[in-house]
Amino acid sequence: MARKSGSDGKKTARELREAATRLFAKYGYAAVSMRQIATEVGVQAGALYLYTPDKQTLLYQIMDRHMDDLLKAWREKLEQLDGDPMTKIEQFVRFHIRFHLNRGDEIFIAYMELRNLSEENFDLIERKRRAYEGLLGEILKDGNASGRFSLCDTKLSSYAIIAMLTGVSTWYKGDGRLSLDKIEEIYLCMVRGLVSQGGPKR
Amino acid sequence: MARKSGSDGKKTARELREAATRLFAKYGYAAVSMRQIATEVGVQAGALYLYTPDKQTLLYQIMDRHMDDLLKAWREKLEQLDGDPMTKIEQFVRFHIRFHLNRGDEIFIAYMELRNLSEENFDLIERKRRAYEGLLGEILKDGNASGRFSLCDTKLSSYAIIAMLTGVSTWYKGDGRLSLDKIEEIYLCMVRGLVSQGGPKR
DNA sequence: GTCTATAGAAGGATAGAC
DNA sequence: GTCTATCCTTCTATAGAC
Repeated sequence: MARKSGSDGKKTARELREAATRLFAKYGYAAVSMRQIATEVGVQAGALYLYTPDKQTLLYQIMDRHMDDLLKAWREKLEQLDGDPMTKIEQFVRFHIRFHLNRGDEIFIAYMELRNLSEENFDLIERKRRAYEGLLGEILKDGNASGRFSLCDTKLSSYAIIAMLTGVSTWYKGDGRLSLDKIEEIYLCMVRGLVSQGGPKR
Repeated sequence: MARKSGSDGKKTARELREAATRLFAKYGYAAVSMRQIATEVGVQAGALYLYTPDKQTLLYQIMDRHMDDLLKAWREKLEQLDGDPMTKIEQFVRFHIRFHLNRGDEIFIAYMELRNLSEENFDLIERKRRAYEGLLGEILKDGNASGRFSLCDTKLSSYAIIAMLTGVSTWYKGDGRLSLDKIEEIYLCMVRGLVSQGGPKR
């Protein structure tokens, strides 16, 4: 058939990205077929190839865009903050939780589908992941150097903080006993404990 | 061809489990074919069906066995400990890190492939996962009630602790700057901070 | 811009020989 | 206990009509 009446390339491109994100997050990249995605978008499978050269690129672009958004958003936030590491780490906690809860699918994909990236695509994404991790690492290092924090270990603290914050999206449903504000408050409390407990021995 | 000389059902069954574990962890359940597994085992694809009714059951059994091992090992360890919650939580940290580092593939599968379980298999595994989580939750509750801990939140503390400990397996390589003992020590330090920081306000 | 149709490869699982 | 052979399904990706 010819072009569907009212069809719109821009819209289809967006719907493709959204449908792929949704399905990859739910079933996993390898388990999702181009046909499934096409059905979700409301076109035939062949039409998808107008918008992506292949399935692998589709995955890569979702992850790449996510990392760019994440880095950009946090860098913008960071610029607005004064120099106090405690302020920065608190804002990081709030930022990371909220950003990730708003993009449950993307973050799930970013963490779960790394192994399904081609080698070159993996390297590109990994670089951006490390950049984000590094921004947290700098805050911790500054705070430790200035005596504002007392870390058990700089690098492992950053790993631990990211792991526990990211973990929120594995259980958060939005309908539980805790409001988002309350969750933030609790994680702030825990992170404060975590950055304040290394003794002078370390 | 007839039975291979020296072939052994028990051995093949074990090799099947091991090969599937390795491959599922590396490439993901959905991305691995029965033919790939067969090649790794050193048999033809058809022969695998002597040992598993289907691919789904293979995944389920790997995860189920892992959860049983985990629960059994921790319960045995727990029985040997005195009643002090701080002792228990410290031993939990050590146990969780070591157990998981020794079984990188299994734990990776247990966390990543939940969505590839059939609904009924998922429920069975989820129950065991919650049981393990609950054992940590009890320690935290006891410690908080007795005043030994000062938690920001009981449930979220258990989530956070499991998330940060499990996260070790995402970066640990065994050849880094840190020995396993040192890593344990650092995580003990961080977890102590985490369970000691809730103020009386909470 | 989307459709239908299909090539060509790969997948899960089974049947029957040995 | 394992092999070969194969059925049938599903997959990615492309070609060409409209």
